[in-house]
Amino acid sequence: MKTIRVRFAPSPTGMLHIGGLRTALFNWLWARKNGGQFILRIEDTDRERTVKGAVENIIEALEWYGLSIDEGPIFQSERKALYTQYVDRLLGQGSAYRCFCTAERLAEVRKIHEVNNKATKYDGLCRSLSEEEVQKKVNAGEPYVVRLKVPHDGVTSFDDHIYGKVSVENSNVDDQVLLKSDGFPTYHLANVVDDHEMKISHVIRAEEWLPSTPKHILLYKAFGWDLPDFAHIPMVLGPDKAKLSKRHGAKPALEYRDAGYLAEAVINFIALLGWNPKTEQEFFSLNELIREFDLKKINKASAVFNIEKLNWMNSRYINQESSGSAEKLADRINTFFAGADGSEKYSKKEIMKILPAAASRMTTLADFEEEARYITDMSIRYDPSLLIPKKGDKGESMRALESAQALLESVAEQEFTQKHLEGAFTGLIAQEHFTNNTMLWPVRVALTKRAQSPGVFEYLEILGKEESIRRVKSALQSLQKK
RNA sequence: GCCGCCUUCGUCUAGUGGCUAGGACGUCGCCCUCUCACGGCGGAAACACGGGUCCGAUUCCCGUAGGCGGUACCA
Repeated sequence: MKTIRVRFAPSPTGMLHIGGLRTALFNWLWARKNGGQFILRIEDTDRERTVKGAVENIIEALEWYGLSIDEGPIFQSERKALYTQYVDRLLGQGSAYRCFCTAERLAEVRKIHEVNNKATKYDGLCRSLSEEEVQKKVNAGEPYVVRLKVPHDGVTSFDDHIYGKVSVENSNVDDQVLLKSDGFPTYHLANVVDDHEMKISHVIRAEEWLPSTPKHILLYKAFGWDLPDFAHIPMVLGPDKAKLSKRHGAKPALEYRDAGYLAEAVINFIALLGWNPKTEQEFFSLNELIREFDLKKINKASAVFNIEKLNWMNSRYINQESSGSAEKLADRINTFFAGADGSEKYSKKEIMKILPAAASRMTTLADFEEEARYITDMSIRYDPSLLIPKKGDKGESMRALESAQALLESVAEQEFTQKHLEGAFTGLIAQEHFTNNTMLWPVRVALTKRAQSPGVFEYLEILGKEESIRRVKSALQSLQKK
C-alpha cells in the first residue's frame, strides 16, 4: 500500500476561514488515520493577491485547532525554476504552446463566444503559430503565456472518492494558461507539478475544484505521471447559501477563538459539516474523529454553516468540562481574559469559585465576564422593586430580608456552605411562614442584583458571609427608601 | 450564455424498493424550580416537481425546476 501523503494548500490571500479549516481538517484526519503525512503548501503564485501575515495566520490557526503539520510550509513562489523547467518540457514535446494574445483580444473572444451561446474559452489562435513566427515574436520581446494544448476531442474522466465518476468532454476544456507572462506558474501547473513532486497520494480539496480537475488530469497525462486519488469535499456555505468567503462575512477561523469558542467544539462541529459517522454519536474528540473518519462517509451536497448549533455544542463542551475537569476550564478562562502582556484579569482561584454557578449559563468563554461582573463589580445598581417577587409585596420582602440577615449572621464562617445554608433556610422558611418564593426571591436578588441569576445558595457560598450580609443589608436599605 | 455538481424537516443529517421516514440544533408546550441556565418529557416540522421501471417508489432511470460551483495571465 502506498504511503498516504496529503496536503493543505491555501493561497495566502487572507485569514484562514472555516471552510479552509474544514478542508485542512479532513486532510489531516486522513493523514492521521492512515499514518501518513500532512503537508502545508502555500500557493502564493499570485504576487498581487498575496496578503502579508496570511501565512502566519494560517499556521497559527492550524496550530490552535490542533492540526499538526508534518512538512512545510512549502512556498510555491520559491519554486519558480522547477515550474519553468517542466513548462519547457511540455513545450519541447508539443503539449503546450506560447500564446501572444493580448488581454483585450481575449476579452473580445470571450464576448463573441458568449453572445453566440458558446463556451467562453480561448479560440486557440496562437496554437497554430509556426515555429518561425513564435521565434520571431519571442526575439522581438513580445510578452507571452504558455497554454496547455488540450485535445479537441475525446473525454476526460476520473473517479472521485466522493463524487464518483466525473466526465468532461475535452472540447469543453479550455487551453489553460500554465505559465503567466510574469514567469510565474498558474495554480493549475504549480498544483500538478507540486503534487507530483511531493508524492501526494490524495488530493482532498473543496468541490469548487471539481470542474478544473480534467485540466489537471490532462496535465498529468502530458507529463506521463500517475494520477493521485481525488476527493472533492462538498462546500461549506454561508447562511445565504453562497460559498463561504470573506465577501460574505465568513469569519476567520481564529475569530472563534477570540470569541470564546473552544477549539474542540469548533472542530467537532465542522467535522459534522458534510461528514458523519453513520451513527447517532455527535460528540467526538480529535482521536475519535481520526478513528471514525472515512472519505467514504463524506456526502456530496454542500452544507450551510449554522452558528446556532455551534453555540449549542460549545456550551455543551463548556458544561461538560466544568463538571469533569474544572481546573482545565478555569485555565482556559484565565488565558482567555489575560491581557496581551500576560496580565491576569481573573485569577484562577476566583474563576474556580464562580465557575460552578456560571458554567451552565455560558455559551462561550467570553460569557464568563458577565457571570463574574455581579460578584466582582460592587458598583452595580438595580431597581429595588426587583426585590419584590411578582406576587409579593414590599413588606413581605423586607421581612424576608430581615430574617435572612439574622440567619446569615448566626451561621458560622466555616458553615457558610451551599449545603448547610440550604438546610438552614428551609427551616427558617417553615418556621417563619415564608414560602420559597417570598423568601428566596428577594434574597437572591439582593445577592445577585438581577432578576435572572444562578441560585441563592450557590451565590451565598461564592460571596461568603461578610459580603452576603452586606448585600442583604443594602437591599433592605434600598427597599426602605423606596 | 456555456460546462460541472447537487437536491430528505428552517439548518446539520440517518435511512430503505414495502418504515408511523429516525436523530441533532433551533422553535413551541409541559415538568423541575427562588429566577435564569442546565436537565427531563412531549409537539409542530422534510423525501423539489413530472414522467417512467416495478405488484409497490423517498429509494432505480429519464426529464424539468431550483441551488451551488466553474467559466481569469485568482486560487
